[in-house]
Amino acid sequence: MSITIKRLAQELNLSVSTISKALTDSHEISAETKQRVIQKAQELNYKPNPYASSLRGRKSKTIAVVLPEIADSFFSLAINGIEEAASEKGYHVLIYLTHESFLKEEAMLKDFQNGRVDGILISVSRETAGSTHIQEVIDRGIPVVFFDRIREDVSTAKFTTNDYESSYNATLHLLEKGCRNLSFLCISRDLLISNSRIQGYQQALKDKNMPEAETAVINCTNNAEENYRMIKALLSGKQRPDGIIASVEKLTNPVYLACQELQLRIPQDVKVLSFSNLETAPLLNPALTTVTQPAFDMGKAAANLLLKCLQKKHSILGKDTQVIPSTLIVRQSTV
Amino acid sequence: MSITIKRLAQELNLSVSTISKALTDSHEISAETKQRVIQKAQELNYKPNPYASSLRGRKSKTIAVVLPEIADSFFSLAINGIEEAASEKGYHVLIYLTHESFLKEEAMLKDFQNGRVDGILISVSRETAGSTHIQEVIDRGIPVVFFDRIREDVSTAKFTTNDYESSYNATLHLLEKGCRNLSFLCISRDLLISNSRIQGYQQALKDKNMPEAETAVINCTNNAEENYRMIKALLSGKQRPDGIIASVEKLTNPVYLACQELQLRIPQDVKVLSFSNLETAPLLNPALTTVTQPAFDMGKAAANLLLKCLQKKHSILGKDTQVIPSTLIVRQSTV
DNA sequence: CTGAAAGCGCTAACAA
DNA sequence: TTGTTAGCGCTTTCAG
Repeated sequence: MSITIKRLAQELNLSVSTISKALTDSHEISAETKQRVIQKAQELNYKPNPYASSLRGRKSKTIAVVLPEIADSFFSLAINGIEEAASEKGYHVLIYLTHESFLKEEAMLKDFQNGRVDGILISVSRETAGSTHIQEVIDRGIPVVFFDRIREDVSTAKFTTNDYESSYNATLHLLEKGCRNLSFLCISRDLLISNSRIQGYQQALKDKNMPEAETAVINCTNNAEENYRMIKALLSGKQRPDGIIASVEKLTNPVYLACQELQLRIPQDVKVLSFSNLETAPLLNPALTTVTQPAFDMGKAAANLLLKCLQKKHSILGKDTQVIPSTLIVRQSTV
Repeated sequence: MSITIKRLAQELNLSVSTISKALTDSHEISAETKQRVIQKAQELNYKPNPYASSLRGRKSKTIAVVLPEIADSFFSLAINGIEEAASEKGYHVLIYLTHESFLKEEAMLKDFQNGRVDGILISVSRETAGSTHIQEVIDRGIPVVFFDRIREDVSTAKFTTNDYESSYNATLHLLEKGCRNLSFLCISRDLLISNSRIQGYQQALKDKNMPEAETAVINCTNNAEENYRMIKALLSGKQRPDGIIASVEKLTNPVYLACQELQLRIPQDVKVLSFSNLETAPLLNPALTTVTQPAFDMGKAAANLLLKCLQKKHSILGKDTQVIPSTLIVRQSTV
C-alpha cells in the first residue's frame, strides 16, 4: 500500500491538513513543523497521488500533443522541443497520433473534453477540413495552441513558418537554375500550410511569367506505394518536369527512388527540392536542397506559450499567429 | 462546469450509483434504464472524469514511455508501434526523454512511484549503470518492460534484437569484402546492447584470426561535435581504418561528413556500415549498408505485452527476453 | 432492479 | 499555528 498524507499525519500526530500545507510550503505552518513533515515524508518515501490532487484542483499538469505521425523529422524534432519545455515546468506530455485520420483526431479531441489534459498542442491531420471538434474543446475552457499545421478558422494562438514565402523563394531558386517545367507535390488542399506552399509556388511562376502546366500541382495520397507510382508516372510522362518541389519530407524518398529507377540524373535531368528536416539531406546522392523548418523551436515556443497560459490564473491565450522562418539550404540536387 | 454523474442523476431522477452502473453496462440494471441513461449522457455530452475513476479504481489507463531521445529513426518508429498498441486498447501514452542523462531517468522513475502510470516501457540512457531506480518502481507493483536498451540485472520482460549476432554478421560481411583494419564506434560500455555489439564484432575478428587494432573500439560521447572531431582524427590517422561500423544511427552523419571532408571515398577507401533505421539509407551517397532493427515491431510487441499484463487481474509479467531479429541490408557503402 | 453511503487521496475553507 | 470538515467525481459494497 502506498503512503498517504493520512499515514504521515498518524505518524507525526498531526492533522492531514497540516501535512498538506506543510508539503506545499504554506506560510501558515511553522518552520519546525514543516521540517518534521518533510523529514518524515522522505523517510517513508511519500509520493503525492497526482490524481487525487487533479481531481481536487481540477488541473492535471498534463498536456496533449496531437500529431499526424512521428516518422518524420519535423515532428520528431518538434516533440523534443515540446518535451523540453514541458519537463522544465513540471508538466507531463501525452502523445497522440492521428495517422492523418480526421476521425481519429476528432475522437481524441472529444476525449479531451473530460479534463484529462489542461491544454493541447495540435498539428491537424491532412484530412481535417473543419474545426468544430477543436472549437468545442476550447469552449470547454481547454486552451489549444496550433503548430505547423494550423487552422485559420479557429481563433487561438498559432505557431507556423513562412510557408508561402519559403515556397515562393524555393520556386524562384529553381527557375533561376533554369527549370522551365516544374511540378509541385502536395499532400492536401485542406491544409493551410499545403495551400500556402502551393500559392507561393504559383505566385512565383506568375511573377516570372511562367505558364503553369496542367500537371503542375500533384495531389499525393497517404499511401506510400501509390505516391511512388504517381511520381514514377509523372517522371516517365512526355511532359516530364525538369524540377520537382516536394512539399513534405516523406515525398523525398519516392522522388529519389523513381529517378534512380528511371535513370534520371539529379540535378541534370530533374532538379529536386524538398521541405524537409532530414539530417541526412547533405549526405544524399546528390545532396538535397531543402527548405528546413524550425521544428524544435516551433515545438518549444508553442509549448512555452501554452504552459505560460496554463500557469496563469486567467488563461487567456493570444490569438496571434507567430511565424518562425524556414531556411532554404541549397545543395547539389538543384545546382 | 462539466457534466457529472450527479447531474445526470438529477436530470433522470435516478441515483448516482444507478447511473454509474448503467454507464458501465452492469448486468444489474434494466435494459430500459440503461437506454435512458446513455441517451441522456449523449444529449448532455457527458464525459467521465478520468481522474476521479483513477483515484477510485487506482489505475490510470496510462503508460509511460521512457526514451533517451527521439531524434533517431529507431525510437520514432518504436513510438509509433507503442502508440498504436496503446490506442487500440484505450490506453494513453506519456512520453519522457532522458536525453541520455541518468539523473533525469532516475527522477522520472521516482516520480512514477506515485501512481501516475500503470506501467512503464523503458529504453535506458547511455549513462545508466545500475537499476535500483527501476527495481524500486517494480517493487511498488508497477510493471516495467524493457525494449532495445535493456538491463539484464532486472528480472522482468524484455524485448531486444539479436545485437551480438547481427554485429557478428556485419563484421564478417566487412571482412569478406576485404577489410583488414576495422573500427567500431560505440556509445557506452554500460549499455548491454552496445556491449553485445562490441562482442559480436570482436568475436568475428577472432574467429577470422584478425588482430584487433588498439584503436578498434572507439567510445563516442553524447556531444556531436566532439564525435565528429574524434572520427575525423580517426580517419586522418596513420592507421586509418578501411572499414567502420557505427553502432548507432546518429554516428552515420559524422562518418560520412568526415569522409567527404577528408576526400575519402566510400567504399573504396573506407567501407561504412551502420546500425540504423534511416529511411534514406538507400539514397545516401553512397547508399548505406545497414543493420536494420525491427523498431516498430519491438515497440508494438513490448507495449502489447505490458498492456496485456495490465489488463489482467494478476499482473504477472514474464521474465523472458524476446529477441526480434535485425536485418543486414547490404548496399554500396560496403561493396 | 435501484438507492444510500462510504471512501479513493488530497486541498482549502472555516474554526479553534 | 494547527485541526475539522466538506467535498472533487466516481465506483462499489450493502440494503432495500
